[in-house]
Amino acid sequence: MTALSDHRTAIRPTMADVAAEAHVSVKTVSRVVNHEPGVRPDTAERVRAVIERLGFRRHDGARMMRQGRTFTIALVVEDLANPFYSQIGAAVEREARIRQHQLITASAEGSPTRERAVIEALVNRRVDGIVVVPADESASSDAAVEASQTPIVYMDRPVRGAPRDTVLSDNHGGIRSAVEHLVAHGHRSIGLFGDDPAFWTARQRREAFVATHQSLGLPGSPRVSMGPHSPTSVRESLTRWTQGTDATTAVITGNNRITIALLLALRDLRLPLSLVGYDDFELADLVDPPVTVVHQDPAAMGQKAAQQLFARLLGDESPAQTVVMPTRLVVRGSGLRRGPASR
Amino acid sequence: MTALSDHRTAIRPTMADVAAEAHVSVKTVSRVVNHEPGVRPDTAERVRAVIERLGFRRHDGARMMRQGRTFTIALVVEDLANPFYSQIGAAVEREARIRQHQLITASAEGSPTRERAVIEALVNRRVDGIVVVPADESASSDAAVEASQTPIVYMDRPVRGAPRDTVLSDNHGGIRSAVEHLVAHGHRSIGLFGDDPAFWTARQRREAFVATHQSLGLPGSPRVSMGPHSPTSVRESLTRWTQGTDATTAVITGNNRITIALLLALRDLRLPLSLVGYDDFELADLVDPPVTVVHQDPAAMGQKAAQQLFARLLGDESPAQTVVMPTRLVVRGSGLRRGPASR
DNA sequence: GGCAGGCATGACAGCGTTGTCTGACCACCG
DNA sequence: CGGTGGTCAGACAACGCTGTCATGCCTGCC
Repeated sequence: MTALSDHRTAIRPTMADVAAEAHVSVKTVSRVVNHEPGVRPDTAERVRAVIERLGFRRHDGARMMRQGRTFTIALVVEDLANPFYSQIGAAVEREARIRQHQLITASAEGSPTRERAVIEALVNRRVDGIVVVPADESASSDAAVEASQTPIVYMDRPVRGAPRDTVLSDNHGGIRSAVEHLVAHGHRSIGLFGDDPAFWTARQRREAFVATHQSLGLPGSPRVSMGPHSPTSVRESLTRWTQGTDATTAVITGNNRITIALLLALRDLRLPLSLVGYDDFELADLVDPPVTVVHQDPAAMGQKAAQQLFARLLGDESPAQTVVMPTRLVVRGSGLRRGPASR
Repeated sequence: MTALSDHRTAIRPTMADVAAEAHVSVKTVSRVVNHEPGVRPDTAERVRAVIERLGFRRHDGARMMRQGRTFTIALVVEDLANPFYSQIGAAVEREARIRQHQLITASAEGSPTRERAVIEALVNRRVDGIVVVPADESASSDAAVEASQTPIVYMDRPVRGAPRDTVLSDNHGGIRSAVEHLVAHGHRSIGLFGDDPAFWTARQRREAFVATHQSLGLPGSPRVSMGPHSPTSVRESLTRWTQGTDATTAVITGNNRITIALLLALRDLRLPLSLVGYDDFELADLVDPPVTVVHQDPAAMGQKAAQQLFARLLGDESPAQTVVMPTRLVVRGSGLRRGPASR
């Protein structure tokens, strides 16, 4: 009589326990907990007192199940420790939090297989939506995922197959601004150290580099070295490029890691080389000279992606949209022309 | 007759749908889905075929509810974009993933109130356990949380109240190694730039600094300037400290941000100052001279915390444990004695 | 032929909540 | 005094799954 679930009461009280204790029905407890109208103030007060006394907490799992939504979104990236992704994560989490949702983060470690498994698990949990930085261009367009109506927004890289909302960075514009900056400072022979062409973004940046090179009518054929790169591999190309009459006077590095590899290589080589790095990095202005970079805004991208996702959750049925986020050239000095005599 | 939930079938098939289609009971479908024994191979095959055809996915929410566990753990930190926390996040996620659990990450933005709200929401979700880097020393020891039997592991900072598993970094040892390193290189007048004493770790490091100062019998009273710090505030103290006969010749910076502030200040000041920074940072060896640091290993800490949490989930009932993770002095050059003539 | 014992399968309840519907009660009005 | 309408409260089912228990069938053995 005292409780519907005597032994469990000690563990974790349910609405039934509260109801029994307060001599009301379970439904009335539910109404009080959810601030629904139609409960007399004194009844509500009595229920609240019992809730307090028993330490009752609503079981959101049961609630979700009943309501068919989980108030959860997920973020799937390659590696959470990577600042690019963690900034995205922070932004997405923020958007989720202000909408009373929670965020599940998962790393796929760059493996399409793992990514598929992770997404499937998320779909099985019935997360309300997913933001994915896809491991490869075909990875997630899995039949199962397609079939599940779970809204997905892709980031940073597009995915083939059924069109989905996608948030990209303006790789082309970023590279163009870098090249133009260097040209404006008198450089004519510019090299590119790109990342592994397995990455879509790396290919994009290479294409943009070549295209800009041509559209600006720069002499010679564009010098490009695609990664993966180490300080050693960078040094090798550099020594080759800086010989002869058309010596390279400036380089663009295709991402963060390569920028660092280049800086390490430069420290030994002591070449009068100008530089624009793709991706901003924390200490860019502590290096000597401070490094001019193409700044992408991962936080803004993450925010945008989350916002797009939530629009879908709220019923937006418009056709899938691709947003290209602008980049910004942050001029710090390393892009200036430096004669051998300087410094 | 064809299905228990006709209209919903189009949306998302359930075991009941599969069962009806395969002419078996729901329980048999369950058995097949979960690879339980006791199903004839041909029956299983038939069920699998239907599952495939309908695109059935088990609803994990329902499963969790039935089983009373969510296969979910949570991580609560101040700011996911901060590398220290994101490295922890990556490590915790990894431990969770290899145990078939998922990770909910939440930022409390340094506010104890928000932290409490976040944790309460997680408890309501019945996450199986929580790793928390607490915003303050009393924050999470909330009655509600205490009452919920949810296992919690604290990281980086201890929390007053009922003892809980805690993973700390060896602040004392880290500072001591830094001071000893500087002393070994001939420094006698060493200053500390600590963070805001509101942070437990900042206070710890200050205490350790003072204690080491005394135990090594260094002359004079220890010079300490607690934060928050900016390049300006650092420069101010520096100019004061480096005058007179007992001029400070080396400083220790209490964390990452302060190290950077100091480097910025030094760039203008051009003082022959030695430095050991607390916390490693990405480009520490690209700065000139490369910065010697006390390295904490956030990934190892996160891993340890997650492992401790999972031990509890597996039924470990031993008394709460506090683990202190070692730090490591990474010598890169900035700690060496530098006369005014050098460079 | 009868029965023990094993195997394959199913019926049913229940996890904790909420949506729907029904009902009790009271006040007010013509 | 009967009818209308509003307010508060409860009964019940359902969300989709799994644990427990029951059932039916077949095999093998005495």
